[in-house]
Amino acid sequence: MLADLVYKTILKDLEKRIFDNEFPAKKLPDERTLTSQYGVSRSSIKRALNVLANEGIVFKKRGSGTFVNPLYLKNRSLFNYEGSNLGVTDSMRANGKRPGIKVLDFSVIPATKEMQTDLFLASEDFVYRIRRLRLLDDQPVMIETGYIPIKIVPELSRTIVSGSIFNYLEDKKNQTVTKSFLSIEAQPSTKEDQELLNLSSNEPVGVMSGIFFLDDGTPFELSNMRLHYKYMKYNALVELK
Amino acid sequence: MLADLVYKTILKDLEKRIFDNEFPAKKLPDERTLTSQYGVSRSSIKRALNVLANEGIVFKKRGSGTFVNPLYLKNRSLFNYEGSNLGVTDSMRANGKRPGIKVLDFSVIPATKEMQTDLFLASEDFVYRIRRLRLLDDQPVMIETGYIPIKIVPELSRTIVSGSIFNYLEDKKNQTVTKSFLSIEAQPSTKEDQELLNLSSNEPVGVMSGIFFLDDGTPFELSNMRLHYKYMKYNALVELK
DNA sequence: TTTTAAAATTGGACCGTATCAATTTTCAAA
DNA sequence: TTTGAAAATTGATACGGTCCAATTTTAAAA
Repeated sequence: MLADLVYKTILKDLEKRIFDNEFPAKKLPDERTLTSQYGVSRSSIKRALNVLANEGIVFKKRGSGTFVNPLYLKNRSLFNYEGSNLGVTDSMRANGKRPGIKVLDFSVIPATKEMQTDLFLASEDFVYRIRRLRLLDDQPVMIETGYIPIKIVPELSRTIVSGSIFNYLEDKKNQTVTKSFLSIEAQPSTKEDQELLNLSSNEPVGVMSGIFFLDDGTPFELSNMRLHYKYMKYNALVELK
Repeated sequence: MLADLVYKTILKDLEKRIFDNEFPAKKLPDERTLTSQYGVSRSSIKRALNVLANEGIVFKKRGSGTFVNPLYLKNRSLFNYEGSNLGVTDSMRANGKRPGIKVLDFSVIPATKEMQTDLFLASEDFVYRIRRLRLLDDQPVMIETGYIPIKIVPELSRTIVSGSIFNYLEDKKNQTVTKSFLSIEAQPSTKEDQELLNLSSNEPVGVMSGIFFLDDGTPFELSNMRLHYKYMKYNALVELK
């Protein structure tokens, strides 16, 4: 796919070598040696090593070298966190359960001031308002309200919206949603939450709201997801700089 | 502190300019212009912009420019681990409120099976059990239960634990906690949550649990944090690979 | 006016170099 | 043998350059 980038090639090769236990002393060759071994610039080596370090696979010590994180080999599952694709059809299917979608609302409205700034729209632009209930094995798990600019997908229909919009984009329009900026919090459930998600009054919802971006950086969807609390689990590897 | 680095200086300046709304059109100057304006190399500009992009503060579109993420301004959170925060104590202080700690329990127990795998311990190892109530301006906001291997900090005391453990490590032992693996979810509040955090029965807690690592990759603490729901807002830039 | 193709703009990848800072190694002096 | 300063090692920061790719702008053609 995109593996023709120099630093990615080296990244993958180093990763493989680490798992093949090619560095039993837990110490990688120094950067200058790697530079000449791979025949690339030191910047590319550093870039690859930085990715590995950020993923917790190696750690670096100035003056002494780059080392394999012993924990990574022994307890690899710990580091195999899912960057959390909650809210995407695919990640639900990955869970082994059968996903379902019930469209609660599909309409077109003028973009509010807030949407104009968040989605980079002009004042005369319109957006779809898409409200869906998501199910897993017929169990309701999430109320999703999304706003998508008409001009990005003018042909959107209720039928398309009954499935995965992201998959539609990828299959039919060759555009990919690769990034999102999400804000995650907990809230008491509202009456509507309780009815739609089968919650009792003391049970909360997890709220994930934010923007989904296309791979070219265009803000694509403004989304608000209210999840049954048992179905929200967000994993993250966090840097505490 | 470390702000004498070129890219960090620019990073902070750009951050300030963004929050001062110096780019009302949400578009930053292009990289080459920034390069000549700041009188530094384009690499340094790129590095600063990349940090901003990774934090979700800006996003970039090749061919068109670099833009401010409008949502970031609205969603700056209390427990924001991104950016330049150290531990929980520091990230609270960063918000302008006065942090407080009340120690609920400080004891030593044998490591459970789970702790043994997560903290990389042997079956005969012991851990501190540290239970603390965290306050902001005297308001209780979080119940924190942490488990730390004795052998890492044999001299830990109730006094030390009344302050920031991470700061103690950094000041006195020259060790830094740089990473954590966190799992974030929502739960109904328990009786104890309600009493300690002043919650009513329908109000939930946000739960953040996981492992904190030292900079050399050693797992340092197994932690469980139950937050008053109003104080938990977690921002994340998510890559949907 | 609309369409289309060329040009300019703008971020991305990569290279090679110089200098600095933390750590380890070496080796002479005590 | 032990100590301690100098040297070597090794990652970090920064510079400035080349070429490329996606997008927008410009301007000519229809």
